[in-house]
Amino acid sequence: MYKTELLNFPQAILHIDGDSFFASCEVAKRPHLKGLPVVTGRERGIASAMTYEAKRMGVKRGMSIGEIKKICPRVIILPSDYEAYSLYSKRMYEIVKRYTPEVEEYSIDECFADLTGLRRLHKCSYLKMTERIKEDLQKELGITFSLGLASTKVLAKIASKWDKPDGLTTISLRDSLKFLRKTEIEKIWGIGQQTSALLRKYGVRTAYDFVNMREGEVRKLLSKPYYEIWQELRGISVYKVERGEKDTYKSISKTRTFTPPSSDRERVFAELSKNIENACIKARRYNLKSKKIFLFLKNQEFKYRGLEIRLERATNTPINIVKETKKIFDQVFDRRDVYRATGIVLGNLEEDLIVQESLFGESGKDKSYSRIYGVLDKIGEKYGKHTLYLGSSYKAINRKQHRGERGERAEGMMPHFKGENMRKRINIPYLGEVG
DNA sequence: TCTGGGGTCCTAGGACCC
DNA sequence: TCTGGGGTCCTAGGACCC
Repeated sequence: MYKTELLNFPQAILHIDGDSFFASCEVAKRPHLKGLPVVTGRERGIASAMTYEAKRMGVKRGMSIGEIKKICPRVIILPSDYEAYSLYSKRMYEIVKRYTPEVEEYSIDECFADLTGLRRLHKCSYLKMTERIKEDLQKELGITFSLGLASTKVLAKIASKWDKPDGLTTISLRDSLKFLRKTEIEKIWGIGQQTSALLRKYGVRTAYDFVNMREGEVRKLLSKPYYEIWQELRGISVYKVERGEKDTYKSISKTRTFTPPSSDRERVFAELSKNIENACIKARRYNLKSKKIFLFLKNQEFKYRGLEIRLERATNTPINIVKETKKIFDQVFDRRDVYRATGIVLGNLEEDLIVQESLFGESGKDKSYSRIYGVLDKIGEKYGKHTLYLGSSYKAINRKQHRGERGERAEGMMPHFKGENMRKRINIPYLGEVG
């Protein structure tokens, strides 16, 4: 067994995890749903999150609406409302930031906070601080959270998972072994199936076994991230809490599965075109552009076929990308195949300097495109995405309307229109030519 | 057990140069 | 021309996360 001379909390790292977050947000939005089995994910026809009441009835992630209704007739199935969830998420961060500026916004329903050195300021112990944060979150958001307090991020993750929902678990170094013994190797944050399988071959089944491996063994058998996890489990903090909000990306991707699967070339191309438009909308929002674009089709057997496009100049204008895509589409598309999804990844993102008015190096065409898209984005914000779209996306966007899937969008997305008017889509002919 | 849609980081290996 | 050594950069692919 390893020995440690470290004190109880050389660092106080807190991990906070929202319980069934999406479903909890829905209940917080509409308190009369409290105590009922609520499931989100209606727009995709499968459960994405569910309240504990639904879980108790046997509802699981990925279950179809039909199945859910069978085992839980009283269930309330709602479409996902990501805008609401990210609002709750922001409020969660804000509450935690009242205690420490060192907050890492890890995901929509999770964050880390570094409380180290704040006992004097708050005149209380780390545990007390954690209890207060938990209380504030619940009181102000109407959602329960599970919190884990430990001296490293990996241990804090184990702690927050320990008692769910509505839990608070502390793992001090003194009694960490007790927790590690009961933690299976695949439950450790950062250790997945592949690595677990490998470790099990060497007789390592729990976090306790792992932590007792010799340093040399770990380094020989595994790569750097796992050596870091090994240290974290031993209470040596190597992963810092990265404060600040996410304001940029290294890549942006958009994928969509469509039903029914299709061999219609035009239709599949339209799906891809729609994904290109969506990815570009996001790229423009974050002021990014790409010159390395990867696109792919996924067939019924879940096989991917993809190609990379390299542009001379980086772009976030779908017209440019769609044009290039047209040229190479038949290299990936096979008439005999049946496709279920398309996707695009914008890689090697760089900052788009257009906003700063430094337009040198841009052709006149690019300049006018970016002006057009500046306007288009404003229209999109006001009236909803795809109020205006490329002709090449027509077959992907238009069919939705006929099948009545609209109207399930988040409330507030299209504030100024009601009824049929907002369903009308305007196709711009001169943009449409590209498609 | 894979349902689906976003992401990130690391490593090995090749190209190229001295 | 061969042998050997060393460094950098880029890319593809793997693994993992929510």
